[in-house]
Amino acid sequence: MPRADALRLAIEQFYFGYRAFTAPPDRILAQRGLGRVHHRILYFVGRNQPISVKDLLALLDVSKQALNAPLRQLIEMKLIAMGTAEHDGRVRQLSLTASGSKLEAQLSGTQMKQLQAVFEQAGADAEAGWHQVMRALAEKS
Amino acid sequence: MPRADALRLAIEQFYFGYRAFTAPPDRILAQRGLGRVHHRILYFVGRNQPISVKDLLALLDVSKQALNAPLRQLIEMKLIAMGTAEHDGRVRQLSLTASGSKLEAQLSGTQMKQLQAVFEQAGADAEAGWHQVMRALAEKS
DNA sequence: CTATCATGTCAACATGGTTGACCCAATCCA
DNA sequence: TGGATTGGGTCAACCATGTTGACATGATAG
Repeated sequence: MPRADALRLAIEQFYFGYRAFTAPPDRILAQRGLGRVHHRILYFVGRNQPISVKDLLALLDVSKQALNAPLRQLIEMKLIAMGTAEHDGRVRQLSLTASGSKLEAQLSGTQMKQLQAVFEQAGADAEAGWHQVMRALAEKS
Repeated sequence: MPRADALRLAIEQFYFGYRAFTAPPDRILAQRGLGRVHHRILYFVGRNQPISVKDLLALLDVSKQALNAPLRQLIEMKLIAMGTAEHDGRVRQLSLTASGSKLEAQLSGTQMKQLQAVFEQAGADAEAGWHQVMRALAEKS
């Protein structure tokens, strides 16, 4: 197979792979009337607990106006708690509540299961290669 | 590293990797007032030339109303040509025009370059592994 | 005391998607 | 032949997600 064809195939696999990867959590979220944004917020808050609004914005790479509505929604649903930092009364500390953790675990859980299944099927070498490629890709941005 | 942490890391890498992957074509498209939809249309028409509207819809997995506007736009811009099938007067045959091919090549080209760079850096084994994982993932959908 | 910072909020807008309803023309089939 | 199905197109209402610009407020830094 010519090099160009292999690369074209890679584009396609990337597209379909990502689509398959994001579908299951989307379905769970839809049942609660939430969207992919909410998932990203829950995820990043969970992994960077506690995190300031500013830092969260930088991670998500969206405007504060875009973050505001869904974040407020998550706070009202008691999935995320918002406190104030001790060292600086301006910055907010976002963290997951118990039920927020639970939902986040459920969402990420389906993706982890999915990845576990394909990694197992593909083998440890393939898994290591996948990681290498993804890391290199993310770093170039 | 515990298994769960490795899988969580994979989720994150997938997200950032995909984001980095889609950013360059998005920038090119934005200059022409086009979006990611247009790219997907150009790509799938290019790879399945000639393709019927119905088949394109199935590939993109969107409603026909969602496809209509951007497709019409691409036809008006003479990037895509629409003919009628000989064997069945109902079905349309979509294909890329010369300038459509050129744009598509430019868009996919940036992605291919990007992939080529990371594959080269990561090595042939990593590349093969990446493909294996992505294929397995896409098949499960 | 003033400037800067972190955050919040309002408004206007663009894009990309949905469902539902309805239309036409071509083809299939009984 | 005539009715049902199929491929395609279009209108309308709606929703989610994002943008930029402008402005407000309270806390901190110099």
